[in-house]
Amino acid sequence: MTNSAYITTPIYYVNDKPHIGHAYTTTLCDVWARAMRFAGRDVFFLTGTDEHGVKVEKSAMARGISPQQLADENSAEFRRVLALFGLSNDHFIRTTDPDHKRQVQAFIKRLLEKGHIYLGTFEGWYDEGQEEYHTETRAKELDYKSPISGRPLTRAKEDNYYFRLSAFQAQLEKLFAERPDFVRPEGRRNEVLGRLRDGLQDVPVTRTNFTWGIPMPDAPGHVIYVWIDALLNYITALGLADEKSPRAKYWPATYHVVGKEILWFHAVIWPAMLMALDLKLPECVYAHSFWISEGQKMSKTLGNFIDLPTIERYHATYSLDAWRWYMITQGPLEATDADFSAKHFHEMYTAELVNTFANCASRTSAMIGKYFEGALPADGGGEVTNRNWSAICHEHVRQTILHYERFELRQAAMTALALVREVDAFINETQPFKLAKDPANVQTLGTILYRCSEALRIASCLLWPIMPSKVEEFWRCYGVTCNPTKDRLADLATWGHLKPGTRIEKCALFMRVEAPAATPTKG
RNA sequence: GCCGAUGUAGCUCAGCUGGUUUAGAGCGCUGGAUUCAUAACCCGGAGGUCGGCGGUUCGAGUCCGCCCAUCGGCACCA
Repeated sequence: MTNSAYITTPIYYVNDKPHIGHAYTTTLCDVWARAMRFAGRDVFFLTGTDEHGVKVEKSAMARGISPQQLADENSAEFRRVLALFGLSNDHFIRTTDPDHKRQVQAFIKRLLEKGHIYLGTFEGWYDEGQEEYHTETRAKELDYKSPISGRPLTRAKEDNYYFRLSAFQAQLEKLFAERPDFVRPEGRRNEVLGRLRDGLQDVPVTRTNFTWGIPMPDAPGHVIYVWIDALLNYITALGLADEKSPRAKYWPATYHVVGKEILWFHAVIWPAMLMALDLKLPECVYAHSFWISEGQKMSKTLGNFIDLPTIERYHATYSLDAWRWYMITQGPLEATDADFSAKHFHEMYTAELVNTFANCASRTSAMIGKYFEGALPADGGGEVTNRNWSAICHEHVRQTILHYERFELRQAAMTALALVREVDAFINETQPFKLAKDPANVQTLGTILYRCSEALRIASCLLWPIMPSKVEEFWRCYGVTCNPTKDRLADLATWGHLKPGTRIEKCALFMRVEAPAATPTKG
């Protein structure tokens, strides 16, 4: 494994309003990026906006502004919103960046020269009002009439450039056979394999029915199709079209994290393009599923997306880190959708964050305050209930880091939290609050509380990628000096870093919140 | 329609290649114990014909078939 690592979100379409989907994908990547930096890897975390295409052109026209103006506004809105989620992306790419456009043209030229792109003719059923084509089956369904205007579809023809996707059938099959982890989770991989078996058709790479896009080199009237433009962002951001780029070392991507709806582009078209360009393939395309809301599918037509104001209410009530915790531990990372429910959110918040992490930090710090006047006691050595803390921590650290690496973020969270539960169990077994009644026990009492604090400190390091601000608050209470951008998790997570005598303050991380009303989301 | 799943306690799910038991975990609910802690931690309890039917087998949530139900992919959407 190389030391550099590269993780990407899809670039977000500026014609959309930011919602839970954008927040979720980006948060997943953020947690992984933070964990890997903390683990000592040189991480490049990329997100951005996709700004071309007919939809943007139309929306802009409807508002009487230029497409560029619309893109500028909405891209800025995405940047503003993403900042609300405490994200640590290293770069924000825009497909309207001159540097991106220049490189896209260079890559397309390369593909043309190598014969992977050719000029062909497209003929199909055209809806003149909507300026779009329908497939043969769709046209038949529509009875060859426009679904909007009701006017008959016309038979139309246009010259388009095509990418010879069909030529990569065998290579793609080989890729999927040799690298079972190329597409994850497994259920998604099977879907792609199924479609792959049906055979591949060449895909258009240019359009002539709109102008808001990157011009096809030497082909007036042709604009590069938004999908091709968008996919290339992953390598233009690294400057891969240029001879020497300082970021080139990050390629290939460790993870392209995408929503399941755009898996095909990333799992098939994108690798084929990279093969055609003689570039290395990403290690993994990870396709998560969707959030549904209170048992109901979210859709544009229903307009019931968990939108920004809703998300902001959760931040205000429970804190940003609690939101991140819910995203990571309850989100649709596997092949099935996950339900976002106010009740469930509240229950998990209370059970895991208030009653477990915060409570354990609170009771430990309280006892140190009460019995040792807030100064961390020393470990007096010796066995207490036969519990080998150093080994227990080592094992939890090892497993948590492994889970983070593999993008098993929920398991990483659960393993880290399990260490906190170990501390609770230890307190219940040893009952320091009873030992405290007899001054003769002071050394054992100190030993117990030192070990609780130290194990909590290690657990907190493991939790940091998910809940950075709350963990930093914990560190302030427990006198921990830690810099996750410089320090190595594996070093910090070894036993015995806390110094006896350190001031420990009473720690209250997650406040108890009143249960939400029965129907909470609309507001 | 075509392909693919899934169906186990109120909820979310573990149960790998069939034979450790009276089928488990977390959350929720409920009884108790306790007080270091944010009425938290701890112990106990209730509750499931493991979707239905049939088959293979000495023996099946665990394999096979059929049926029912739910969901996903095949068109834009994180």
